[in-house]
Amino acid sequence: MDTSSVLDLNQLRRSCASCALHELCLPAGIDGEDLKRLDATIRDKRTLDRGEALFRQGGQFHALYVVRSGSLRTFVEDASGNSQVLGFHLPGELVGVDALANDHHASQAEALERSSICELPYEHLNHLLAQMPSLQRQLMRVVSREVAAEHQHMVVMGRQPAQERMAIFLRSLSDRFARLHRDGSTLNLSMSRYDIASYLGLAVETVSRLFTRMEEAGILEVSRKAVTILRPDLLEAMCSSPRTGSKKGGAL
Amino acid sequence: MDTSSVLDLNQLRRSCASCALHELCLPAGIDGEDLKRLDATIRDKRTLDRGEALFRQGGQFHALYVVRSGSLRTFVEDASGNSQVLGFHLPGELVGVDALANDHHASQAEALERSSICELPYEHLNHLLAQMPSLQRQLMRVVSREVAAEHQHMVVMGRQPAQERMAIFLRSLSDRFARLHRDGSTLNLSMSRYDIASYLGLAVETVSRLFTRMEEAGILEVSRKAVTILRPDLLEAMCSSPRTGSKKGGAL
DNA sequence: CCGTGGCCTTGACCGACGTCAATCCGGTTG
DNA sequence: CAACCGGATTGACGTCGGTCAAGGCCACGG
Repeated sequence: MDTSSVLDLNQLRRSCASCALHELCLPAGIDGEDLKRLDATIRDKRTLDRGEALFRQGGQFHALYVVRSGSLRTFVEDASGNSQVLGFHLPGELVGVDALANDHHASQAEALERSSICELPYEHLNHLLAQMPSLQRQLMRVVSREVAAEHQHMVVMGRQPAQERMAIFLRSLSDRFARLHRDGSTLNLSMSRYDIASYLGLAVETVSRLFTRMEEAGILEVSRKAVTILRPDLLEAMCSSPRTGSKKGGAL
Repeated sequence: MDTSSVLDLNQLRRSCASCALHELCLPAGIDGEDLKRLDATIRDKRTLDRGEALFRQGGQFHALYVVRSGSLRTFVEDASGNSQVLGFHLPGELVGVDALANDHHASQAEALERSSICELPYEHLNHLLAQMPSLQRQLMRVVSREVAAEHQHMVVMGRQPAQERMAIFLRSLSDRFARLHRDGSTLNLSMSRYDIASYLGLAVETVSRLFTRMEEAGILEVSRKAVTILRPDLLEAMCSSPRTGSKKGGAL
């Protein structure tokens, strides 16, 4: 596959060193010779079209993936075909970790738009991890970050009313856009309202209503998938329920 | 046991090799010399009393922990002092992973009963990981299992009605008890109803009502913290909402 | 022995949000 | 262009489960 000289479209990428995501991605903090070796194990996955699956639930595990451009959604389907969206993944983010446990993907990943993906074959990666403690450390850090983010999401699902969920969701998206050096106030929601609803544990109708209500309140401008945050301050305020304070001195 | 003769209460443990949890725990699949080296890095944490904290949110990270006996709860507290329970941890289970991301604990862990804990100082562990690929693999597997479990919990929080949540919670506890070679049908709930409610995203009152309802239905026998599963089949059936079927052929 | 305090249970009420259903909008196809 | 279709919006209505409030139970300490 690789040894030969005819690299058709692989030309486009190659080398984490020159990648804009370098510092946000798995290779953060890895330099020089080590980076070259990491680079060498990364294989391009063909670009995914909107709706195309990166891996399927129950499928054999053989690699971890990092989003290079575009975006993914991960979700699980229960026995009755109901699906729950677990998360949305922007460039630089790692997916596929839940498959390491038993060599089979426990969830499913799908492109929300045309996306390109870096593939890290696990066997190769393992060799590298054994030889590069720094990479090992960094991988654990990335996974840990993911776990912490999921914990945050549990707080949202467990305790927050609908409006706060939406606000927190939008803030989180905005923050992640900003970290990618994009404009954090003009969001392009690549996912459907259904996806958002599922992710937040709400009904689509509720999501829709909240968008309009937040637009009426002058916080957002919503046009289909393009959302502009007009009043970040109000959005921020909306993230914590006003009525949920400590017993005494809540208002101080 | 071996080296010296004056080991006060360390006598009680030492050596993963002789630990009943061996195969369920981090050292699963690690043998011989490697196991000895892992063993050497594990430091006993003093036993925790009920309510005592293992680590606090925001605290400096320096070790991962494995429950040896007893049980823990992990939770996060938001700005207003509200707390969300993230999980309950039985013997053999790893806690503290969410702190690797930025060297500070993002959550808090507390003993639900008198518990003993194995402490894995992260610096030591890191050295070992660099030298033992098998341990590195196993650690990733354990963490991956944790991630997958959290995904399952998101399905519960996102889509399931109260009764299903309770049933799934009890089934999961039962399964985990059974894996520890305990009787999976006589549960000892070391956590309070408040903890259960928080974990499941319900009100305490709802949890209470569900216990009585399930007792009336002959599924459980509930006496304070002692819960006996009388009809595992009915409990199992209760785990998936009856009205949630695929569009065609649901009943077949 | 009784009182005190946490946890748990039970009941009555009500509101946020899910469900159902109609409509709209934008993009795609013939 | 019209027809169509999936996604999104909007409104009307019902309900699950949260909230509030009043006890009950058990363990503890005086």
